[in-house]
Amino acid sequence: MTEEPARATHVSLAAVFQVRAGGLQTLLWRRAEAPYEGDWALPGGYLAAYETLEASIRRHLTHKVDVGEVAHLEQLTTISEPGRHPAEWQLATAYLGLVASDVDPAVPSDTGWHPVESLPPLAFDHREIVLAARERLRAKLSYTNIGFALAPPEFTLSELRDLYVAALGHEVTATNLQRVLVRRGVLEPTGTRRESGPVGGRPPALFQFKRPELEVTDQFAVLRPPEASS
Amino acid sequence: MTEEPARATHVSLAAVFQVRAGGLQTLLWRRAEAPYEGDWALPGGYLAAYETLEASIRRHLTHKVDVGEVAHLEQLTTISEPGRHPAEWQLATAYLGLVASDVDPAVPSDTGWHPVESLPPLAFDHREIVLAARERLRAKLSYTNIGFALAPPEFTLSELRDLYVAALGHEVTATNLQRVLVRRGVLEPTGTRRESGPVGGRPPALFQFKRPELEVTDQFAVLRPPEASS
DNA sequence: GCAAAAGTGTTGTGTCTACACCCATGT
DNA sequence: ACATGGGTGTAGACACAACACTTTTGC
Repeated sequence: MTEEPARATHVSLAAVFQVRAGGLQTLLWRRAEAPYEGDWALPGGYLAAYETLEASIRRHLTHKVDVGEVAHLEQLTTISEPGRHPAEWQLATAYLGLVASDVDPAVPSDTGWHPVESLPPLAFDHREIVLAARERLRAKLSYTNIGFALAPPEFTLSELRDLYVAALGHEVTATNLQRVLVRRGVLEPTGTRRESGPVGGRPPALFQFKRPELEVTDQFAVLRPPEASS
Repeated sequence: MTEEPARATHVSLAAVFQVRAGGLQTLLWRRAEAPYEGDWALPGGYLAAYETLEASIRRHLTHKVDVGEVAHLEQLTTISEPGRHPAEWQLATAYLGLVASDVDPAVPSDTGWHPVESLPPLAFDHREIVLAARERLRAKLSYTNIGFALAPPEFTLSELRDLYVAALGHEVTATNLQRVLVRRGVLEPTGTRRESGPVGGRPPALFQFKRPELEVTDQFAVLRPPEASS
């Protein structure tokens, strides 16, 4: 086996989500060149020599948003269908990125946020990637503390509920959300309250996530190991 | 941007698991060349031009086991640390493969099964891959029907329990395993029974998995959508 | 009859949803 | 007072683990 192995080009891509205007939105930029000229596409680009995939996607995201704003980044999958790029043999590794709802990063003029519910036509297989990323987010909201990456440092339970509603796409009650997340030790009250709004109402307590790193909080759905009886 | 993008080599690798001799084992082959000459390594190899990653790993596995024996194959992750191969810039996409316990595929002389509990020193980052693959399997045993890929077409509940015990690494009772899997509609009785063994005992009923494709069976651990009340 | 293996009945526990009710504020 | 939004109390549903008990076989 002394022959040279084949070498594809490799790009990193990210579906970066933020809850804006009550809905889950993703960052897209408008392609200026063929193929798919004029279509919207996910941020990303070629992997540089001896660069890590995660470093690559962070570098490319820098051109679209301040990377410091990305509160969570995780690899989704690598796609290799040879027909996915019409002109070259290219692999793509897709990431899921999350931006907290309290920041509004400056983005270039060719770049903007789009609701995942009503995506424009996307270049390549980017639509599938966005939808797969949303599924990953929805699943992880159920069994991890990943909500920390969507939320500001402090928030009321109503605000957190609105983030969950936007991401999950169905109703969530603040009452039960609180109980689940506090019971699991994911959320804790800061001890302070916010002032009432102009129309009155009881001043809400402020909460924060205990740990701003991804943690699995509901590990064994079933088939748990037996109780340590002695 | 008319300059040529960098091109790494790319390999596909698989941690192929089978329950053998009461334990979870993985398929390894002994490297004949540097680097890591003489160490054990995961099956896999270079991606060919215009080849899909999944096609690539299936092709490479053909040299080690009959691919028809691999009941389930799923992508785990793509690793890109530039130092992972001492001599070249190489990316690797790792897969998890499962082989049912009733087959004993012929393997070449440089290849063999090794208990995951006591792995020999492995080449590259292959040890981490094997352990990550086992974690994926353990998690999916809890919330999907992935057991179908470890089990023969028909089996008794004791036999299935032994497979779960080997994969999960902790005790499982046949009683509760049956109730969980039947309640979820994953398992069904075939209606036939096996004969008693030489030492007696009630003849066990035979069961089968309803669907031999991966299915999520415990989708919403929590934060379920509200009941459709009308 | 007795040991062995399989299978069922039953109880208790923990986690969740749903919903009624109470609390604190502005006007 | 009363509207508004926040928060608590509580009951019921459900899925699960644990374990006692029964069934069916070989010897």
